[in-house]
Amino acid sequence: MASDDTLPLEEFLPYRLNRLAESVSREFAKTYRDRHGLTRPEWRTFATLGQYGSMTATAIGVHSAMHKTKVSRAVSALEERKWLTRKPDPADRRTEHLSLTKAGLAAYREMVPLAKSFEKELLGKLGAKEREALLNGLQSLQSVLTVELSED
Amino acid sequence: MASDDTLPLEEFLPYRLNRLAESVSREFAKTYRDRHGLTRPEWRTFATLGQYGSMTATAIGVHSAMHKTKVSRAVSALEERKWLTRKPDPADRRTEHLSLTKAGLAAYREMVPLAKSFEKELLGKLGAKEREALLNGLQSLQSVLTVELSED
DNA sequence: TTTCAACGGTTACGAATGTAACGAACAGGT
DNA sequence: ACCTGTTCGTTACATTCGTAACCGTTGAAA
Repeated sequence: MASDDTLPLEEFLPYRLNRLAESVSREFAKTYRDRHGLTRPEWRTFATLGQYGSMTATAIGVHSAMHKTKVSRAVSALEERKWLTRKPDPADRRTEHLSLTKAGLAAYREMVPLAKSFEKELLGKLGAKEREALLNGLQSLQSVLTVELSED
Repeated sequence: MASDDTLPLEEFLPYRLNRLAESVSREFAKTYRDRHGLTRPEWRTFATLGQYGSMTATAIGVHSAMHKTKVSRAVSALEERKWLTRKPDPADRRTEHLSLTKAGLAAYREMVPLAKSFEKELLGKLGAKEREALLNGLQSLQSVLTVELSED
C-alpha cells in the first residue's frame, strides 16, 4: 500500500506515458532523420499527407495535434524539398490543398515499410497477450481523451 | 486488412503514444502551473526530490530522462524560489546533494494528493478491465525499452 | 608530482517552439 | 455596399531547448 505523502513517479501515469513516448519516438526518429534529415514536425505532416492524399494545413494540425505554426513551417520545408505542392481552393482563396509530389510519394512509399517494420519489431518483443493488453489499453485511454484533445 | 502502401497513423505506436502523453501531460500541467507557476522540468525535478529526499543533479537527470542542462536550470529556478537547497559533498567537491527546503516540502505535500486524484480521476473513466490492460501494457513496453532509455 | 582523461555542473549560442499579432479572405447581418 | 466577427495561414518576437564548449575537480597512470 503506497504511503500517502509520496508520489511514486515510476507509477504515475503522465510520467510513464512521457517516458515511453519520448523513448519510442526518439528511436523511430532515427529512421527518417538518418535517411532524409526530416524533423519530427516534417515527418508528421509528410506522413499525414501520404496517408490522406490531400489536406489543408489546419486539417493536418488538428489531425496530428500540432500547433499551426509548426505545420506552417513544416509545409514550407517540405515544399522547398520539392516533396509537397500547394493547390489553391477554387471556392476559398484562404486555404490551400496540400499534397505530395511524385518525389514525395516515392519517399513515402519507401518509408512506409520501414515504419511498419519498426513497429512490428517493437511489438514483437512483447508476448501476444501483453501486446494485446497494450493496444487495447491505449485504445481505451485514447477514447476517453478524445474530447480534450483540442489544441488551445 | 491494411493495404501495404499506406501507414495508418492512428494505429501507429509512436504516434499514438505521443498524442496520449502530450494530452495527458498537458492536462496535468495545469495543476502545477496554475497553482505555482512551475514549468515541466521544474515540476519533474521537484517531484523527484520530493520522492527521494536527496539526489545529485545527474541522478535526477538519469532518473527522469531529462537533459542535464534542463535539470541545471530547473534546479536554479527552484533554488531561487527557496524550495531547494544544495549541500556540498564532503568527499567530492564537484557534486551537490539537492533536497527540498521546508517550504518546498510543504508545497510537495500539497501537490501529492492533487496528482493522485488527477490520476485516479483519469483512470476512473476506464473500466476495471481496461485499466488493468493499460497499466500492464505500459509495464511490458517499459520493461522492453529500459535498456534503450539512455539519454545520449 | 605531474599529466591527462573523465566527470559534475554551468553557460554561450544557435535551433526549435509557442504566443500574439497580423493580412487577406470569407460570411453574416444591416 | 458596408460593417463586424471569424477563419486560414504566415511572421515577429520572446522563451525554451539542446549541442558544444567550458571550468573546476577527481582519480589513475606514468
